[in-house]
Amino acid sequence: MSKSYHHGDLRRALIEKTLELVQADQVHLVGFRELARQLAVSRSAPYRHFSNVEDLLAEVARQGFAAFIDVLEPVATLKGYTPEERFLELGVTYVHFALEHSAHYRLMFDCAYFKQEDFPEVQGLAAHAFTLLKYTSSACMDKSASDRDKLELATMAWAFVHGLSKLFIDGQLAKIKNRKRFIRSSCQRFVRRLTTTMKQGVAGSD
Amino acid sequence: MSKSYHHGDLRRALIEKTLELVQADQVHLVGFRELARQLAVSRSAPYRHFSNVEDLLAEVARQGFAAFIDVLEPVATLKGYTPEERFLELGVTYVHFALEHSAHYRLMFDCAYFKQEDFPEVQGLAAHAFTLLKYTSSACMDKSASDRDKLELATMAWAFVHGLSKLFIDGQLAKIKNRKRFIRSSCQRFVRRLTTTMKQGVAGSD
DNA sequence: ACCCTATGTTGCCCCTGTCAACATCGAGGT
DNA sequence: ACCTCGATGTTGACAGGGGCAACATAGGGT
Repeated sequence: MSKSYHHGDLRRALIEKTLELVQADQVHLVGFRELARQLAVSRSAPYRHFSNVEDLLAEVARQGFAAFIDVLEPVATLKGYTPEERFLELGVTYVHFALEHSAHYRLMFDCAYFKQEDFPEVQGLAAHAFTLLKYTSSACMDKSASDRDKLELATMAWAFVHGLSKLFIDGQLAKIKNRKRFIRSSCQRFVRRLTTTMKQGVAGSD
Repeated sequence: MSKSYHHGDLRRALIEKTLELVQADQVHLVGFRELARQLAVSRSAPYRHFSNVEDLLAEVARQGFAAFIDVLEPVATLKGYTPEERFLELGVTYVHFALEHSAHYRLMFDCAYFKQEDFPEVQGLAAHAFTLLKYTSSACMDKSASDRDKLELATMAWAFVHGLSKLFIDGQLAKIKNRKRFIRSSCQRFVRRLTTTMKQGVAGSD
């Protein structure tokens, strides 16, 4: 009884420990044997819950996407904002999330950890996150805009925020001092320039 | 004599084999023992040339950056083009390189394989690649533009092409059929919109 | 009370990384 | 021509992880 033979909630515990390690940027030492040790459980107990480490990482990534969507969705549907303002806030929120959960974000998007194509549920969530972007960016366009143009703008926006996130996370933008300021400023520029339709000319200066 | 005891050019051979594996998207099975087997050499021979696998991968990444710069530099200095045209071509060339050498590009930028901060030479080459972008994008701006604005545009451009590359490489943009067309089209939009100064208004429709 | 299944444990094997001790080769000095 | 030394390659040994199979235990449903 002292130590119950069965852990009771090993699956959840595995995920939590993995998340801890991910957040501490220690993904490299996520392994069944190591996790088992840290959870005071025998080395092959984890196999009862995940067929391999990739599965475990994919599950953690899945939860990351879920949290990501939970953060983005409210912003994508903010009331009392112009479409451009919503688009801007969505972009800023996107990059902030990526930086605040940088290791998790890496896990979600870097194919080095697990093959997304083997985890349709993860793919589905990723696709859902993209639809938020597409929905929000399309609202900034003329009704006459073609689907192709809508897809192009949404994809450009995704590429931009994703690229900005990755460059920050991977340390390529160490020179930039005030990240939040830079993020807002560049997203603003992106939104203002890219959503302005041809006829209008381009607005303001700041 | 039959088999010379010494390989003769093991270092180069290791790099080449690694490159082969990288290009075949088999980075995961780059290991000294495996490489040694494939090169018909004993398992710890590689240690005479690289202190560990990370060093080897960093070297391959370094060569990747060198090749990258070799491709970008001529485009950044193309004669007979407007600054905007050069900027566009540089962006298109960037993404094309990334897609044509996708595994290599991943190796170069994903910190999962080696820690770039431990390899100053690699960092230097990465920085050089960025200066090409900054040089080319700045040429599209008013002389009155501040350094901060120049840095911002260059960084936005980098984020955009990097993000676009990563999304393609990691399979997030599988829906897009004609990649080359999409790349040129979106880079064109990016350049035209982002480099147009306020006073000019925005040009053409195409 | 019994059994069945989910869960955890242990033993075993093969893989990799890494070091230390030893072997071989080639180049330079004599 | 010969010797020596450093560079390179080899072998043995150990630690550690992934993964499977056989066994152990607990707890719930009959």
